[in-house]
Amino acid sequence: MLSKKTRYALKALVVLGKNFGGAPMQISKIASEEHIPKKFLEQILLDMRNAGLLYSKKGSGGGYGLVKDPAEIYMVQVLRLTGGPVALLPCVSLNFYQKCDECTNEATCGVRDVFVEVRNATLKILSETSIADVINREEILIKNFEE
Amino acid sequence: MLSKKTRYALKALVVLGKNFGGAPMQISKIASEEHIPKKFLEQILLDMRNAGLLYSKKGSGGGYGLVKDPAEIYMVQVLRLTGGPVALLPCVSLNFYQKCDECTNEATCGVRDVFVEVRNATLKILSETSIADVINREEILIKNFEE
DNA sequence: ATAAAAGACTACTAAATCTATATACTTTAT
DNA sequence: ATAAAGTATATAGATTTAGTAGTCTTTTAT
Repeated sequence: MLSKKTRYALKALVVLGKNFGGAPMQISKIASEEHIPKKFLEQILLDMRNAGLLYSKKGSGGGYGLVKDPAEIYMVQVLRLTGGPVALLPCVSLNFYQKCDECTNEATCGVRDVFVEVRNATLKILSETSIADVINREEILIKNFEE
Repeated sequence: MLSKKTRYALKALVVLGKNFGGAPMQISKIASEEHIPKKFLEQILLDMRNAGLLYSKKGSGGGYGLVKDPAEIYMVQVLRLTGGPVALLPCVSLNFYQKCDECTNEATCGVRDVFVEVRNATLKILSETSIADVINREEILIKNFEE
């Protein structure tokens, strides 16, 4: 499961994506719109700012905005940035690799082999889907929902 | 990430799969072979027995064995049985569904939509791969490894 | 110049979950 | 009868996650 941190980050980026090009958006606005605890969101946005994904502006009229076009921000980036595991086993993770202590020979582990496949399938989707894609999907969903 | 419980369960089932048709295998043997804490493994095997996946025999010469052919036990079953989440979001899980409290309209959530896709891809692999397949994979891996 | 707005940064706490261990009991083979 | 092996429940310890609190800094408006 993804952590709340990762979930909140994705939600916030979608909101900021919709706002791309406009004036910076305040944390409290994002927080109330998306039902995210404000103080928690502060930390998350800060992380993403420090990673270069967002810019921030202090003072009156300040807030957060996307640095890049939402079409260039991929979901996998957000997962990794917020520490979300893409792989289901540590020994299969590309960015957070860790040996399984119980395993004697990783190279011949059949369970691992299956989860490499799972990781590849997941990674394919998450590295092909951008925040802009998510926004597009939402528009389609809303259309279908209203019918 | 999968829990250790799930990982241990899968490992144990692979060992029991290799032993299918033979005499019951003792917990302590499985535990030492796979480097799993014995007492922890006891609980896990019990769970799987209560779920009808394993049989057990008490007393001298007792132990555990698979009830069904390893070709008929699918990885997804093991994940679900040991509480492992297949989905990356609670609102996307088929067997452990839970509403995301922050979400206002699930039906039009783009993030969710993407993770439905991820779940489907994962599920496809895990519900097509049996313990017997894992054992086969291991044989292939060993062959390639020895070359 | 000053006050208010808004983010930056650090620390901490509470809750949940996971992993593992301990203890006592039951069944079965010899 | 005894030893081997699983059954069952409780609990402890560790780790992670989620969330809160408080203070500091920067910027804008007046």
